[in-house]
Amino acid sequence: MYSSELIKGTLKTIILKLLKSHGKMYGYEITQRVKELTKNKIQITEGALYPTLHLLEKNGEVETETENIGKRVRKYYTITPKGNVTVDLKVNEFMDFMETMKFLLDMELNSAHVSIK
Amino acid sequence: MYSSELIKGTLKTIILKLLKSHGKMYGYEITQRVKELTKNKIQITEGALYPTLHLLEKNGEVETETENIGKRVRKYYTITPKGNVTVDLKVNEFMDFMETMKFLLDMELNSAHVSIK
DNA sequence: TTGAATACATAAGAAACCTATGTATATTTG
DNA sequence: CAAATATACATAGGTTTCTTATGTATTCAA
Repeated sequence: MYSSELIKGTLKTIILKLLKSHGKMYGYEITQRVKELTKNKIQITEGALYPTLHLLEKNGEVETETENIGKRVRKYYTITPKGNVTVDLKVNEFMDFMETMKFLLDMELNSAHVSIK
Repeated sequence: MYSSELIKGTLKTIILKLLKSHGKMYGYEITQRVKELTKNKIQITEGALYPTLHLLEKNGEVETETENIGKRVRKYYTITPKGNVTVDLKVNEFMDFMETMKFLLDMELNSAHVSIK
């Protein structure tokens, strides 16, 4: 598990990307898939997931359809064309950000330049 | 400039890493160096910087010394041994996180698996 | 039958940042 | 030389984004 501050700001990107590459998914399924894909390193909490999904729906980036599984209602999410535009932008921005951070954090990793005079 | 949510959670890491590889620096200098190194893509605001520096000092991860430049006081920050331990942990964690995110966001980038039947 | 897993949802609070404001000195430019 | 910009610190108030806690309800395994 990563320290929670790291994940901040990536949740929307992760959800939209999953919906883009995997197609129709429901909330609980998203948490399990992320947990599985990241070998338990990222675990999306329900308190973060559902408000985010509702926000994405409100913004027209995902659409929902409900399905009855026995007596239980399951809510499926699908990415919209608008969501597809957003996810590409967000993924590209994050990739760019990673390059920048790698440059910042890789430089002089061993502080070899500190010469002892 | 990246959307502000992305930078969240990386500020301490960036500051400590800079202090480790560059040595003694003062607050304003840190903002300028980061701005320069990232070609304006990351601009640390003063409202984020100073409280973070004060927190790092409180935690014993940096030390300060003041210097008089003309009539103005400049506050220099130096990383401590404890800070050096922290920065290595944080940099490693972020590198690991980037690998995980790259895996999540790279997969099926073009959604080529979505076959039209 | 009871605990764990599945499945949704929201409220309250914490963390980490941004905006705005304040103070003051130093430098550049018209 | 006045005004704008840059340097340099600091803090208060507000926003965003997440975590923790709680609630409801069904399904499945021990």
